[in-house]
Amino acid sequence: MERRPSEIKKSRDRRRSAGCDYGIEGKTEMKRTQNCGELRAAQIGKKVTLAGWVHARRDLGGIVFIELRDREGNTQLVFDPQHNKASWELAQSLRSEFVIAVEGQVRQRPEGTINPKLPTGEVELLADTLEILNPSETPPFQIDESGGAQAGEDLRLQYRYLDLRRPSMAKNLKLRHKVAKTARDYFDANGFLEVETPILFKSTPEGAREYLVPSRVNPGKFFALPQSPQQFKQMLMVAGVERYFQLAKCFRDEDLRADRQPEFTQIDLEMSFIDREDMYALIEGLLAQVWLAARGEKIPTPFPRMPYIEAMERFGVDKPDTRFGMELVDFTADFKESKFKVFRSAVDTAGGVVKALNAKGFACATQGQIEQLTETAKSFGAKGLAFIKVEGGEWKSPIVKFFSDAEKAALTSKLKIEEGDLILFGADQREIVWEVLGRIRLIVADILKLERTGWNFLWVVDFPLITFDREANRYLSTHHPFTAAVAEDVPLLDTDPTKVRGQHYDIVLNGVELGGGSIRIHQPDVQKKVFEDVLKIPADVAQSRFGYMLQAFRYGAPPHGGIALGFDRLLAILCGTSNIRDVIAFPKTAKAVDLMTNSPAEVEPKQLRDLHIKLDLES
RNA sequence: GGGGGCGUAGCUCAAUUGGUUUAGAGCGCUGCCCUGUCACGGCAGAGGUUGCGGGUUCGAGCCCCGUCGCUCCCGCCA
Repeated sequence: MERRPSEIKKSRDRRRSAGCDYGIEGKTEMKRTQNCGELRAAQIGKKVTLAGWVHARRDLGGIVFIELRDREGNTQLVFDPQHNKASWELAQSLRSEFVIAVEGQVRQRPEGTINPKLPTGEVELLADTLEILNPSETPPFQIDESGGAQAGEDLRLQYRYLDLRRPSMAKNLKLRHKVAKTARDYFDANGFLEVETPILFKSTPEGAREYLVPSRVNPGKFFALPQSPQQFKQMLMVAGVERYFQLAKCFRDEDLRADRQPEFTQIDLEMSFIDREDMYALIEGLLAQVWLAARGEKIPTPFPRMPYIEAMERFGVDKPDTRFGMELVDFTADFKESKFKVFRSAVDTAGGVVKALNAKGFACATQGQIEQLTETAKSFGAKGLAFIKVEGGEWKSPIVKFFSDAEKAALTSKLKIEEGDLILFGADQREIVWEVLGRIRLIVADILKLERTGWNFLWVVDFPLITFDREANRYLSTHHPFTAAVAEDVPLLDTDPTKVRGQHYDIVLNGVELGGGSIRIHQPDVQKKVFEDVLKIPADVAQSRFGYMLQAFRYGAPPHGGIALGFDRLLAILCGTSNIRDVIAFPKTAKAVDLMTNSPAEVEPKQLRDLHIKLDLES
């Protein structure tokens, strides 16, 4: 709410009469000697100068306390009329977020007034001189964890420069810097060169939708912002760089999520003359360094590895959260002869499976919760969600009457069924069952508030090189078309391509995909074969899109491989937030809008004319 | 593109089944008082187009339709 003019005048007069000089810009004799987080008992008696923002004002009438905040912490200032009348009078006019500089003497706080909640709480600064460097309007939300953290996110984004003053946000920025620095030092120590790759790149319609940039000097032609520096980093290997890394900005014009922004940062790297084992060791070393620097924790290496198919069979996802059990158990063989038609027909269909998981202690699920789980199951393609509640020594379920004793025995032993358990079933094509039970597992874990602590790093390996895409009715690369096949599977490329495993690896932490990469194809004939014979990209299209790569590979491309880690996601995990926006200084909203600068925005007609662009906003 | 949630004072929220006050509270803000506070305290006060537009009704913050914004999810996206 805006203030009425008379009030504004009044408050200005108040500030003026209190001695705030608006006439001199940035001219001050006072230079800070310390930050607001470092004063301790050892400095008692010392004359220091602090500068910062007024965090809190406690005016007791005779004596005025100001809590001064800067990046490093808070220090209490004392303005005492008996010590210095002029600065005490000026201190009356201080308000939240005024920027001030103060000179004074560090002194021990009197008996009983030590504040153990403040690192600097043993001492205070008795102010001699006060200079108001800049007044502040009343901020739209309070710059602390009780105000800012609870303010609506749109408000925080609009006033991002205030939100970032909050200690918890400042902490995230600092941690981001620290992790970036740690990564750079680590790569430097391991012989990597940081090389910048172009932001103005070529459109590569495979994969994510791209941001396009029109070229003024080439009418009708466009750059695209890179989804990742993939092709450049491979070219750097051909260029003999051998070890490249970059904190690379990437862009994707897709719909946003809590963990997805239109522009984001990857720790991107590529190495020549290596195999998968080298990559695992390198990244394990990196993450160990990062965890040590960011959290002071030692994480055990090497990380466990799990084949893709095992991840899917046991957890229903290719990025399993292994911090808790509730694994999927297969009963396809046990229900081969079942009288229960739903299970029987699933088993009888090619590719059909019956799987179940035991939601331990969830027999108390309400009708509503069961219905909600069923709805979830249906939304992922299941026809329904069969369940058994184990309550009062009884199996309560509409389907249990169809089960034979042998089937019941199999369930009991494999699922370790006990009183109070809830058994949930999936019976369908195995991909559907994986997805449904994989999602249900996570939802139930949330409902039951299962304890999920620790850092479960995991390499997921042996992904299929290509997957059949039902929508497009053709084979697509699981990772990307530059991924090399596992050597022993190469002969299958012609006969049974879906059986071919790629030399692709994902690094997963606590159910979050941190990153992924692969050993690449470096032989031009193999790459051409993948484009044209396996992925069925027409030769002319492959040529125009990737021709330069195929050509480059003909000039002695070294064997190479790489990986990219989601830097923002990594930071979110380290900062303990599920919201990627909390670790990005200036993020965009779910509609890809920057609320602080109000972009994107319209441009001048002349700009469009220069770019040979006509708008058609009707369609 | 689809589905869910939210939108009331500067901020966070309340407001019984659609029906008595002038739409309330806490924080913040303004003024006065207060010399050891640190969530300072006390007294007084200002502050509202209930996101916006339409409709139903004797009567709408509440119901309906549309629209805008924020958010979560699906699709999409490594």
